Amino acid sequence: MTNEPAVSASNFIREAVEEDLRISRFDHVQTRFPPEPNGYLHIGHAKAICIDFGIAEAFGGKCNLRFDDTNPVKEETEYVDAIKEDIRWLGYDWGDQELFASDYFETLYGYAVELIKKGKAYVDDLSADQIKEYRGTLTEPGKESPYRNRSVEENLDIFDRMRRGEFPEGACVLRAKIDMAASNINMRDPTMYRILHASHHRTGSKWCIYPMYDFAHGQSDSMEGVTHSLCDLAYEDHRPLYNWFIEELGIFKTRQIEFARLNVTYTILSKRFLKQLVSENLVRGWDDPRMPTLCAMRRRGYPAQAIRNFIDQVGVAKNENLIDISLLEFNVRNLLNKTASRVLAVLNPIKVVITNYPKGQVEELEAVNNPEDPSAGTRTLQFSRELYIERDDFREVPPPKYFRLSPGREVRLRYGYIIKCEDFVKNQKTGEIEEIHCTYDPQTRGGYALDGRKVQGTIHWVSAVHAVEAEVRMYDRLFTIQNPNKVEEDKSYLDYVSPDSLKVLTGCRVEPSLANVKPGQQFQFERKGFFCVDLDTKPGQLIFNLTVPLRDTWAKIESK
RNA sequence: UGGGGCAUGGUGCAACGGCAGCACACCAGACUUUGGAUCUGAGGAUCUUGGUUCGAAUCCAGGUGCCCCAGCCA
Repeated sequence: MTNEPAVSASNFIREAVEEDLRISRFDHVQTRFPPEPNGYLHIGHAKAICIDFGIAEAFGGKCNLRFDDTNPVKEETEYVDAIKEDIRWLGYDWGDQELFASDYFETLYGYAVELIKKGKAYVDDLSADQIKEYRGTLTEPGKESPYRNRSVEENLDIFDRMRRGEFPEGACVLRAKIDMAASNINMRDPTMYRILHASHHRTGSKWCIYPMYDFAHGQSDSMEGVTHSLCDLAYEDHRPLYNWFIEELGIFKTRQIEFARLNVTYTILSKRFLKQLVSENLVRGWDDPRMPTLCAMRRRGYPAQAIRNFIDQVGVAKNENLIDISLLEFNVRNLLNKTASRVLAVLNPIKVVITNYPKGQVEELEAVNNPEDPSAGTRTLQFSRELYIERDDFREVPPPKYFRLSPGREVRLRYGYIIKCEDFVKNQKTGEIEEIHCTYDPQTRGGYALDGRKVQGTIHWVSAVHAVEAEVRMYDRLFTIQNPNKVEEDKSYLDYVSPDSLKVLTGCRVEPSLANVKPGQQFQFERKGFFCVDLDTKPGQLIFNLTVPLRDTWAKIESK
């Protein structure tokens, strides 16, 4: 792999794996990433992916991609394809090990029969409600189902008929016979199979009984020779059951290790909630750049490597965590700073007329493409009498420490000239500044003050006649509070969706070198931020996404 | 009130009986033709109470707090 490793630092999982190898519990390392194809991957999955593939890679092992597709009513091929694309984009490769739990349905069925024969599983005719009732509570033991002691023959017969479709959904389930008084509720005769007369995205109508997660996951791991099954802390309570099935079946013993899932400030990483944002049109889709999904981050211009670096820095532990989104943004900036070409783009234009500049004259000026990377070369900028600058870069009454343009003051136009504001036109009704009149100093071509005079401010600009129009989509955090997962009792995370998360700017003016860019291309709009060309861009209709803004020291000063 | 898990600066992660360190964030300064980047510096943490020890974030005991578990979801 050519990418830098994610999860490079030592952590408790690496230590555990090292120990397993040292004591010869295993002589190699095999992991797996097991998504359920019922939604799109998000930044939380990225952590799991980096850990699963990263651990394998670190120990010279392999990582399988296995779709955990045991619930046909929720799963779709569309998601399978999207998930594969996202993992590949992150930079990981599962070789030919693209596997599906549904490929194991026949084997799993055989395992179930085996357990029935051992007297370790039975068909229960209790209704879902009754099973729930019989399960007991967190503090009281459950009680045994009246069907718990059916004969092996009867169980075998009914289970076979379940498979053949003789019963409607909910009529019965196959349960493991463990211990209804177990302190761990997962051990109170968990359901192994349920009846679902649903078409499966891969097996079609071949099956009408489907294994539950607990009866599918561990055995799938085992069949694949997975040595280390790394998963969410949520499955800690399931480990005894995971081990129980493997033990009773006498199959290859894998080791499950759990780690804390990722949480990020100002965002939500629950599939259910993300689905809701999409279905209620609070965002424009799964790949809306405000979403924490990988496809959204890709569309927004977050480099995959930046995400991997972020995951690496987040670390791996068992503590519940809430990572500051600024760490992700730092990584995005850090990477883009080295790679993105600089361009001049005016997001909120106001016209500047250089009154002493000859009408009709056009000069060509040289601009550096990337000060961080001399090999990126230079390009040419057109300068003329009428320009656009950023509305923010002019103040009729400049506040203290404001270095930009204001009446009587000088400012440098990047790569251009030093200009002085002589006058401005104000709409008397609205109070809006409509035009600024300046003079330029012809001795300062390129922006150099040969007389040594100090000009504090440098602003960006475009030539009015040469500039190209564009739409720019400015994104901000989707939620107004740090942790939308924890809200006041009578509130929902939906109450905290930010009304300002998307601002569409039209009539922006960008330098002409951007006229023919392609979706996905990334740039730094100087002094503004990193932007990328959106998928919606068509010939003659430029659309940019704000990837991440530049740090804005002035905004900080001004807000004080 | 059952079971499982976790407690280190604002947020994360390290330190594995021997000077509590790193990153992000925050603050101050230098530099600057991006108020970007870069550079320098500062502040700020071991949940609590006991015990073991020459020495405890680390080991032991008791408290406290937080998270997860009662799907025919994964």
